[in-house]
Amino acid sequence: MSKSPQAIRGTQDIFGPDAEAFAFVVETFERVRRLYRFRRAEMPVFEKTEVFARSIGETTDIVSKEMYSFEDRGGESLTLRPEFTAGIARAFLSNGWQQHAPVKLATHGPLFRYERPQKGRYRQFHQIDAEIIGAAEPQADVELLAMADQLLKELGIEGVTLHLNTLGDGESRDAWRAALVEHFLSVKDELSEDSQERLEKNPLRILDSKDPRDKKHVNHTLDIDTFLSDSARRFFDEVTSGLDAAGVKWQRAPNLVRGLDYYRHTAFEFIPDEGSEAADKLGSQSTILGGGRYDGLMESLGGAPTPAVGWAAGIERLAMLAGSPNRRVETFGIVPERPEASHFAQELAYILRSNGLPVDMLFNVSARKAPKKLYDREITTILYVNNFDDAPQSGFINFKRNFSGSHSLEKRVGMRLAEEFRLERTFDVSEEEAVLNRERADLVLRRRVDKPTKS
RNA sequence: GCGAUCGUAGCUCAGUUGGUUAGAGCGCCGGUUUGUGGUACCGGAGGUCGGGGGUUCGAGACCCCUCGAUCGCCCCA
Repeated sequence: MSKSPQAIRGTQDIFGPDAEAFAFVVETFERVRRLYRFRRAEMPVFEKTEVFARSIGETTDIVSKEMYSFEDRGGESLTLRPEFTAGIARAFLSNGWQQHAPVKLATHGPLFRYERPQKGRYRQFHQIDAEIIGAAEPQADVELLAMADQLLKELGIEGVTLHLNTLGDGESRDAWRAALVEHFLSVKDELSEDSQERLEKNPLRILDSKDPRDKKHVNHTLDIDTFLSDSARRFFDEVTSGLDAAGVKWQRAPNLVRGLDYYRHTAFEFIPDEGSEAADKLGSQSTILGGGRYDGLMESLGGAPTPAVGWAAGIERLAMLAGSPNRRVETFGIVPERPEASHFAQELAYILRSNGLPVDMLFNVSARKAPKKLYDREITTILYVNNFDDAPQSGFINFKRNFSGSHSLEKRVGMRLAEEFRLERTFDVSEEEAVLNRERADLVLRRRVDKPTKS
């Protein structure tokens, strides 16, 4: 144990139910993304460091301390992607995706952040991501949020609410920030140490501080509403009324902010309701899906001004909350009872599988132990397969179904098997043989000739 | 980066105020039995107690360091 290598800190190996839940999230995302006609995009897992440095801004701790950056052999500084947005923006610019604008893009995959691991937070983690690039209209925000909302519903995630705010346009935002700084400076000594520092670095963040000393000084006179320009207000009204029309429930969250400068207008997070089961499962890492409008980003990457809005969500966190897929599919486990029956077993498996039925084939497992193995693998029906030395073309099958709990053995003939699962290719039962061998096996099947032709 | 709790078999854990050859359940392997099967019974393998150092006649238990996990804070693109 001590000698064998360990997985590196903050990474995880996913298997079993967790892996199924993970796959369920991705599959559901893929399905919903098609419903909303978002197009798939794939970007490299690493980029030049400047892609992230320029988009996020050199100043923050993020760039200096929380990215996996390294030099390649050519001496170029590269970084494992810590987020999707910057890479997508870079791809948009370098591939001339303007020609498709406005373009709706969706992607998912691993991301890397050098952070202290905690619940639902890893150094290699995975997100799903959706962006609409080249659309300045509030309807784009609505479209994007409607998709997110439907996704969460289809994942069976309950007790989660869309928290919504606006950061205004550039002008509104600057005025708001100035007013906040002025207000908090006047009570600086009463703020928490962290917030006194935030006053310099990131004053907006004081609004969502958890420290009671800070909360005392946050009130509604500081909401951005009083600083919004007419056009920014109109934009936000369009978003909220659009959400209402689209059936997306939301609530206003005046203290919801974004630290980075490129964010404009809409900012949002889906957060578990207080006291809900979901909140319990997530602990302090509570946001399950978040995003906003980032009209300023393309310019910081040296592109033409391009409006865009997007969101991302952690797959691990979604998987923790998602309901079980609950798809009970008839699943077969085939057990050849002796080596001579293996070809018959292979063919049986082939026929079932080509009819779309899931089949697990067990070899190297004693027939006696098989049920236990199969139970672990969530098999619903076991097919014990055997054949006779004097009639290698024939085989017989014992059919045991829903074996959990009961000890009963259901016996059916091959035609029933075929009917029940509507197989295109069937097993034909020879009456004589069936009778002849009834003592030994309950059904005897002779393989029919209409085997699929192999090309 | 800061704080707290934890780390004993593949898994879940027990291990009394430091005291002989470190235990259980499940799992795994083998055997017997139930004629068709998940059962039961018998047997077996598997641990330098996360790693390193120290205190002690003696350490899985105590101290220090380190690695990792978990939960908060910071950060959150």
